[in-house]
Amino acid sequence: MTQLSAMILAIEDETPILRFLRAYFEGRGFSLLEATTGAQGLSMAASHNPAVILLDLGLPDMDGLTVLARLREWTQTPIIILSARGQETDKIAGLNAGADDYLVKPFSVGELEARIRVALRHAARQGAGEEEAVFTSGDLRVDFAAHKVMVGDREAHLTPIEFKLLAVMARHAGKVITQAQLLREVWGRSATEQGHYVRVYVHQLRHKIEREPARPVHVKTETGVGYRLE
Amino acid sequence: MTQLSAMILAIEDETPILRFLRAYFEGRGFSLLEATTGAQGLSMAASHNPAVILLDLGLPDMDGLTVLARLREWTQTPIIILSARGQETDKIAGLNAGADDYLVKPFSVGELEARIRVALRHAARQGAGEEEAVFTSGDLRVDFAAHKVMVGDREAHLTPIEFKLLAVMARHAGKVITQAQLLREVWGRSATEQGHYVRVYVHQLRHKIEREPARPVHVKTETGVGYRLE
DNA sequence: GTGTGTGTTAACAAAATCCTTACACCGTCC
DNA sequence: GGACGGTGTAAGGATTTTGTTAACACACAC
Repeated sequence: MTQLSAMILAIEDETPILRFLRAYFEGRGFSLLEATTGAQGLSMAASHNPAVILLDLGLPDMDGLTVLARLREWTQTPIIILSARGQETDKIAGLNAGADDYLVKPFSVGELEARIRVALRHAARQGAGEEEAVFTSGDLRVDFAAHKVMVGDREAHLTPIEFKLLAVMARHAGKVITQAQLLREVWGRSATEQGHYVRVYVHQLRHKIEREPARPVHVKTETGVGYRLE
Repeated sequence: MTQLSAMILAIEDETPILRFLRAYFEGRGFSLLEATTGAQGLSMAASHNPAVILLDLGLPDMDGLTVLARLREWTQTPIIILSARGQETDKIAGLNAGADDYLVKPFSVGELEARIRVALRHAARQGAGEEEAVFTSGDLRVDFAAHKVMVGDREAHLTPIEFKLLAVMARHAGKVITQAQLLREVWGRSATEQGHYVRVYVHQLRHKIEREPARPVHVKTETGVGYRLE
């Protein structure tokens, strides 16, 4: 999904390798940031928040493991070490210091891509459960992931348009939304004339989520302006 | 923390390697389970719920990547491939098929331990996402590992596609899944047009797992949006 | 080869949703 | 009070989406 332009930060001082990485990853749905020193790498990691970090251990200004430790102080972004040193002890040290993977130069760039994808998979899985995606207000409960609306303990079945309408209002809960805005967001850019659509659907929506549709508690109307979800 | 006796499942047919692993990991805070065939590995993974799985690709009874795919149908336990084949294409295939790491034999056992620790770190960070090899809801029971579906106390025989369809929904139980998403996950990335596949199979599936297929309790449809497994 | 089970495809039926129209209501301003 | 702009209500046909069925293709086991 969002992998379409995953940002990779390469902290690497050898320009041939950088050029090589750039040639490979551009046009493959990745964008590549380059840092040639440890200090620059640290600051770019902080400012650009990349999805993955490729870290060369042989940097000119700092020890690679120090850079790693500094990064791990504040971020859990996947870090893949690229190193010329392939000794078992080097690998173990790197992995134990907080790296997620360790490739020995010269490495196959195809394998690197596969391992980056593994790292992105991990990151995606983590981030998954973070968004609550539930809106609550009084006896009204909207679960966006499940596409479910509860009124008290009774489920209200909404059609896609009704649901969208409610979702847009929920996103701006408490604020007034003009009919034009609702039209644009629910029916699309093209429909700017059909102002009455909104009235009709607000009516249906109220019938489904208000106890007394004639005296609405949730979807309030601001005459001359628009609607507001409390 | 729980690493004090992290359980490792080794699916590996070469007894010298098993002996070697056992010698190394015993007394280091790991306990080692051994399976010498793919089938045995699958069933032990389901019954013992190990923290990490080491998978040899050269098993006597099944293709290694098939074992991997079967595991990935229901579990996200870290899987580290151990293989004699070190070609780039082999590695890429394994990693893309859902493995978390790939070591080429002969490997250094110290490096393996470090990589296992990386895997455990990932799992620990995820934490909450408890995994079940069995999905239950009302009179419906889906055993992912055994590929079995029970309705009440009668077994429902599902075809591979029907099972996959159900498995995908079960993995997102309670949430709506779009037809496009189901198509992608069941039929593969290529089939994005054939929306009717889903309808036909949902129909067949309901006939097999619903008491009243015309009035489904489990597989609900959200018109205009997708389906949801309750 | 025959037969069984599965996957794929197309055609049609059924249901749900959407759009449209017509009209009632409720304030405000003249 | 009556006209007017904005809003609420109701209902039915058009359209889209989904359900259902059946025919065919293909593979595998016997």
